[in-house]
Amino acid sequence: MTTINDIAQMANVSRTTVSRALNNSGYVSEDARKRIMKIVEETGYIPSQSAKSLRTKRSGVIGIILPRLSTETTTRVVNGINESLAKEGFQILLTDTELDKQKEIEYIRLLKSRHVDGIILLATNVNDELLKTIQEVDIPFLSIGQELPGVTSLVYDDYHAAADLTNMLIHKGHEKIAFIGVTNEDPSVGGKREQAFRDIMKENDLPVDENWIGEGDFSIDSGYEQMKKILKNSKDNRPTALFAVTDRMAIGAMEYLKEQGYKIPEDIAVVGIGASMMSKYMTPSLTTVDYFNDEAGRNAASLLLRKLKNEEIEKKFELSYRLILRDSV
Amino acid sequence: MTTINDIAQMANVSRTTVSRALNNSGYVSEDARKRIMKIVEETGYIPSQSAKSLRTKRSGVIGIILPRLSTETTTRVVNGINESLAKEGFQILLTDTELDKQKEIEYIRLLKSRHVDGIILLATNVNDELLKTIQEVDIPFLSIGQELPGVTSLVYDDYHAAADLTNMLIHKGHEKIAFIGVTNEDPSVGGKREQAFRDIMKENDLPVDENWIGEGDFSIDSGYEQMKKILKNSKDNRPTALFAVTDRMAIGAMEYLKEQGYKIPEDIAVVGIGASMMSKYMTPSLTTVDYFNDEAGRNAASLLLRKLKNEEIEKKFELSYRLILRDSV
DNA sequence: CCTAAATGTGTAATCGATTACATGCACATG
DNA sequence: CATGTGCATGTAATCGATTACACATTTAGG
Repeated sequence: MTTINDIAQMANVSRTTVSRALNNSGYVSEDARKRIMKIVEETGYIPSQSAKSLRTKRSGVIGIILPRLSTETTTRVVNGINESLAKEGFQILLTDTELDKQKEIEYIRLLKSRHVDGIILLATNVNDELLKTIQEVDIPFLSIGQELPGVTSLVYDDYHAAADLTNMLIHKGHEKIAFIGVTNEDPSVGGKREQAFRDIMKENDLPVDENWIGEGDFSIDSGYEQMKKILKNSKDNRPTALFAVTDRMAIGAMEYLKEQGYKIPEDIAVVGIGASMMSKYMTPSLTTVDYFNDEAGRNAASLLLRKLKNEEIEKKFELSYRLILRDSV
Repeated sequence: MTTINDIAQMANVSRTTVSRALNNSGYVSEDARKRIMKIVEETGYIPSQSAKSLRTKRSGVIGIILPRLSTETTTRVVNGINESLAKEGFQILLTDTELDKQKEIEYIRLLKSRHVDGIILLATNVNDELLKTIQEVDIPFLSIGQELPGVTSLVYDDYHAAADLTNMLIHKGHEKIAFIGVTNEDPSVGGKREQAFRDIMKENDLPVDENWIGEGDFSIDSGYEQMKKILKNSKDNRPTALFAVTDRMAIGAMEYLKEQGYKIPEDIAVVGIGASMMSKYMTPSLTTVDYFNDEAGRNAASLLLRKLKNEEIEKKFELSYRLILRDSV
């Protein structure tokens, strides 16, 4: 492999000069520069990033830690992040925790060992070991989707989004509303959305029958199963609407409802959260909330870049959202 | 930052011994090993990958070059790749060309500079400069989706998949079949699928009216627009079926058809390729071809890993597929 | 014409690991 | 008892860049 030394030799200069020419730093005569560039061109020389980053402590790489690589939400966020970063010449190092808390921590450390300049975490849970690790590695850090104490966080306004959806259902006349959530180890999706739902129901003096509550695991299948369970448990007092905290679970639930011959929204109205592609094209189209994930990703990346430049930035950013009313209610 | 030297000093050994302890290479006494590990634990020491990879020429990172980060197909492939790689302790460095041929080449070189151990390219086109660059960088290389001469390639059986779909439509009695393809700079999606379609039509002595042919750009919108164009151009001789080479374009086309009040499949049958999530949940559900993208990704990764171990492997692998018959035909 | 500043280039240390080679010791073997 | 072998550790070179510092030459200003 050609190295900077080879180039230096061929161009009859020291490697210092080659380095300066390539990085536009310091003084280099026009003559030397030309000679160097020509040889770089001819040889196809590519500088070693490992050597560079060993010396400079920078890599031009941002690490991303995802709970799942295969959901639309994460894809959109990653896409947004990449858009912002690529413009500035940064690359993305991807890791997927498969929802494993231990891996989350492991990957933070691994990314540090790889000298990433910053880390973006799509967090799904909050715990002390995680926070401690983030402190320890001492790398510009950013969390999307969960508020991590002491860490710059971009959070969706889960509470109000869920509250708006619930209110909307109530205004449409629904009084018996079923709910499919997720574990509240996930404070945002599991905690806040359910809290908002319960708060709004209470505000309107509407009872929440615990038979109408299900807990899924984000998957379409779990939506299907939980809907089945809810209907079984409420034979004599069927809910007239369902609030699923993710589109995928809403879709699974609709699948079951259709199978059983229920009409949506006449027999049961359904809402989700996420504004997935599918929500738009299925029949009936699904009422949902758009979290502008691409934009969240873009914002996250540019905030992180600002952090890298040592700009002081706030700790918490609340993202906007938008209700999308469609045919399922 | 703590380095191997700090650890060595604290443990009263040379850094050689620390290195050996950490990498389980050579002899290290139980006593020394324990002392070292304890200190590593306490200090939270993380070895620098830059230094390591500068010395060893390996990074434990595989570069991936995608045409788009945001489609289901690529996501599924990446997911599969990651599954295989993560097991072996490799990470993924992601780049997105946004369908720009020049970036494809740029990123290959960039990935080399980052000392990736191998590169997986989801190619969308084949050209000499690309092939030349791949030769030049001399890194274990693998292509998915296009056959690149001289490069280990995993290819979908586009020809037969498209032929099967066309035959199926013909057996259902369709004789006037419209077609929405993409540019044939993409030899697989653009070239082979259209070729198969035309071949099968010819075999069955069925005419292909050029008014029934559209060219989209993979997007849902383009499917919508091309369908509109086709119907406008064939007022007096409307096709009874549509073959779109991707699910997304099929979905766009269905969107337009529904808007215009056509019944699917009664008035016009529609098929796509890709087995997207959406194809399953929309109404009517879309007949399509499943390319098992996850598996393709997994296979690609494990083939690449075998290459890294210097195993000799074949140049071309043809992937299997499966027709999924649904309600849209 | 003298001095200070600007320009151009090189020397050598440095980043943090790995690893070939050398050394020392304990023990078994013939 | 001489010697070969396994174990444990250390010394120092090396990977390929960047950069502080020194030095030489040119240019500008008074």
